[in-house]
Amino acid sequence: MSKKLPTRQEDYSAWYNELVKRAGLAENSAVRGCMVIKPYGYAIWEKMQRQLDDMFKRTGHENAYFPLFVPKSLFEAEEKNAEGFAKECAVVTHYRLQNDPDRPGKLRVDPNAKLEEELIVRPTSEAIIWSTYKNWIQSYRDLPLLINQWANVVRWEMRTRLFLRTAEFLWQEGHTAHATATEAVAETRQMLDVYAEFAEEHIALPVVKGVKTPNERFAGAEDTYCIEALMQDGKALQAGTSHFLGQNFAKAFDVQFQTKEGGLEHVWGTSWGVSTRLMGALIMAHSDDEGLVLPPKLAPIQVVIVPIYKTGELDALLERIRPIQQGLAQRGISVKVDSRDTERPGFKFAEWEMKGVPVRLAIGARDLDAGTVEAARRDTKQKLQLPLSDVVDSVDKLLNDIQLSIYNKAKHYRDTHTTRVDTYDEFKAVLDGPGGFVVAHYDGTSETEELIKEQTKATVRCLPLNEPDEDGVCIVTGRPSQRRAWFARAY
RNA sequence: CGGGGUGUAGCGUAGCCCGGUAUCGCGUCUGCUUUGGGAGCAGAAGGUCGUAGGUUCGAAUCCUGCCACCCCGACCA
Repeated sequence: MSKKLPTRQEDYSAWYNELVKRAGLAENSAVRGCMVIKPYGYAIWEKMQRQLDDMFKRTGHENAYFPLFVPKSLFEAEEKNAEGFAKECAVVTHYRLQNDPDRPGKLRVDPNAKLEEELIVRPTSEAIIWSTYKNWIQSYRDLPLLINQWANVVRWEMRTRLFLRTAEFLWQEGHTAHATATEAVAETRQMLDVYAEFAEEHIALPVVKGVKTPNERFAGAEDTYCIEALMQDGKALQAGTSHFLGQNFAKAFDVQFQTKEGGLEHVWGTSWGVSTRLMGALIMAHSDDEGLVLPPKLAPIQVVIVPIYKTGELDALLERIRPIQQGLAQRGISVKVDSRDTERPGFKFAEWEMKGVPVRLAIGARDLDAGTVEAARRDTKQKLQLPLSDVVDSVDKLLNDIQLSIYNKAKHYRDTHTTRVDTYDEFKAVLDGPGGFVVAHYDGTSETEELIKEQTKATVRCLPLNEPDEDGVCIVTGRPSQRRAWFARAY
């Protein structure tokens, strides 16, 4: 195996795949389309989870857990939802294996152990959850019901890519029920804001908040809101969605409540989710040809200390390093001292760069005697001498700088790859040139959207919430348009 | 599911056309020397050649079935 990664320039896709494996984030498993998330990758996911979970709790949500399996009769209750997911469901039909009489030592499915009703492995949990909510909700006093669950789901995708699209993935799904449409819409928008804040503050990933067109809407939703991000190859990635479900699921599962006034009404629903796909976004947005670049807020290890020493001097040096290590830890900075005696410094430098640790301190007796340490920041590769006297403050500040700096870099890339166009020719030229978001008028019909997708592979990513109304004409049909949409080729 | 391709050590591979002792690199292990940007030398371990059958004195190599994976398409919130 070559020491260097393929570059983004020569093969973006190979760069991504190699990076995910070499940084120890995930690998393909023995199961088609399913990945093994390795400890270092899972540590990043755990940091995402912890932060998001805090944000959910702060907005009044509680966690619960619902079954992996959904009886087919429940699954099919909300027709649009069922239809939307039907083609990618794993289905359990039997419950027992037996020895195969024809092939000694092998097992086969016991033909007598067929389930009376097939079980669908959840591709999303609306069905099982709403069938439960029917029992939980009787009165306006039971509302709003604000539940989240951390779970795995299965969608039998034809083509998979580590983190970006896998047959099984981890996510959270919030499912809420409300007395009024207004409240439910407010919840939908609130959670979109939570996602956007998380993406920008923690992943350092600038996102556009918007609403999906009917073509791209979640199956069973009245409206789908989303955050869209731009990757370094000019393709967009949907990073999170929040759905206003109207009364669709309440009606399908007969979830009604008595109002204060004594009436009987269906509740209003929302659902919202982000998945391990955020890992893909994180990787593709910031990393470079040397490996992963992690925002300090999500880095499992924020500072790695590499001791520089000669044979026999390691223990003595580690003693001198300890106060620095403890000082950083007391500041709440996660620090690792790479005291492996089996690898040389150059190897360690390269390895921690591959793993995206934001700050590296190389410390030898020479530095300590001079009252300095050498710091290297991962994002810019810049090296600087920090005075030993205030190393904790300096590193703390450095981590904040890095968090901000990689956000600004991603924002600059996004802004310089967002192009307003007024003709279809310009539209195509941008897509085939720099790529990125293309902001254009179109007539708002599904037909035009389909046509554009067929001809250019670009889809409407969203109608941004903050995009002002503006009269114009559709770049394809010339019909009037009141608003620009954001298009892009997407993952 | 359609078209194309590939299965050889932990990983990446040569050998296959034209049958005859299993090739090389990385990694791993041991020892010594090294250690401020991916160390050097010496030695060692590691293989049902995807799987089942066939042809043959003899199969990684030829033939057939099966399985798995990859790429392109279809599919994709």
